[in-house]
Amino acid sequence: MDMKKSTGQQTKIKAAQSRPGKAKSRKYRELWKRPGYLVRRLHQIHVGLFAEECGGEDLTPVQFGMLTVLQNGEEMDQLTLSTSVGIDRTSGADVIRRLERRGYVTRQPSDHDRRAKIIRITEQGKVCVSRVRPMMARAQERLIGPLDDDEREEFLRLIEKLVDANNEASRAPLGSR
Amino acid sequence: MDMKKSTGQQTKIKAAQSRPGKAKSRKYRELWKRPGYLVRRLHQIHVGLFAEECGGEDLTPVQFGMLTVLQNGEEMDQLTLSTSVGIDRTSGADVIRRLERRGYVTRQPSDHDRRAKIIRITEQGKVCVSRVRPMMARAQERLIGPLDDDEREEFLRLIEKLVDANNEASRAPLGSR
DNA sequence: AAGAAAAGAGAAGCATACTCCCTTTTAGTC
DNA sequence: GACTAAAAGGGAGTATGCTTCTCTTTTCTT
Repeated sequence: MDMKKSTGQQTKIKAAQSRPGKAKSRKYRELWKRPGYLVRRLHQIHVGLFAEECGGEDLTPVQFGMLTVLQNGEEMDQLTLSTSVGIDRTSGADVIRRLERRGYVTRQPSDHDRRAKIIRITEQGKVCVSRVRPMMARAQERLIGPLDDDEREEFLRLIEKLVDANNEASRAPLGSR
Repeated sequence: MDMKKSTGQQTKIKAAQSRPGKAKSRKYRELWKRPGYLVRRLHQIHVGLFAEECGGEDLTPVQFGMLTVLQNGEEMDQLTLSTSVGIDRTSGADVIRRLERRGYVTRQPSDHDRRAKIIRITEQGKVCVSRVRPMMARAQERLIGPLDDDEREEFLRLIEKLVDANNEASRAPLGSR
């Protein structure tokens, strides 16, 4: 993992973005005005902040997300767990494998359905969640820290709207399940 | 690459996000209210939309970003190019290698500085940019499509503010260069 | 009851994006 | 002029996230 120390990197990135404020702005001509670019950068920043706040914990946002889902909602198969944190099953399986390796979850074949692997959080995993939760919260605070209260609320409303609506937009015509 | 067909996946993700609207909302208790989670999902969605719009073009947002930077600003060494699209030099080198493999850029050692590799866009690369630009624009439009004009403007203002400010926040104390 | 469809998982492959460590080269200092 | 610090790049290693193909098991339909 080791995603600490994104600091020096960010510095240089900033320096190179001179944002020339050019004329002739055909809609998305400049990279730094493209919504997609800004979203990618902000995601990058969040991963960096999360790692920074998590110090030596060596836990990523997705890993922590899985653990919190497991702590709220008992046991689950891999697919359910993966989709509930918003990644596909293959990626999810990788993440779960890493969590298992570190003793945070167990992975046992289900009794009723021998295709499924049932994932459960361990004591160690629960301890980890309590330890890391405040760090996660600090990372979130720092991410949206530059906005005042009104702006924060508005930003969250808008981004939630985008995530929800695009989820629909990129849906297969047949509807889900 | 092959990132088309994120469609079926999104479907399932939505289904699993029942958003229980629970009580006891200690600030970032629910995964789907965490700013970081929303940013990650929106980034995911953008990559998906970009791939969808790009059809068989098999070009990613970062690759396209590099090509547009090169088309605007002549030649550059790898580091400058990488930081100007907002990734670190190692990742940048990987991306550049792929672009070179496909004949979109050339990579030659500099005369003045034998450490540096100078990257130039090829004719093929330029053609590719013109071909893909409208697809990119459509992906951007779809990403923020769910918002009306006022919301769009506000969203872009806020996310830009976040990216800029956090760039500072995660900066090494010494300032850049 | 048999066959088709779907669901859960795994493996392989690729792209993005970091880390740390190493080499070469350049530039600056004494 | 020699020494050192910095810059540019490369390689190894890891995590995320996707794709497609394959396998087994379950469930649904006829």
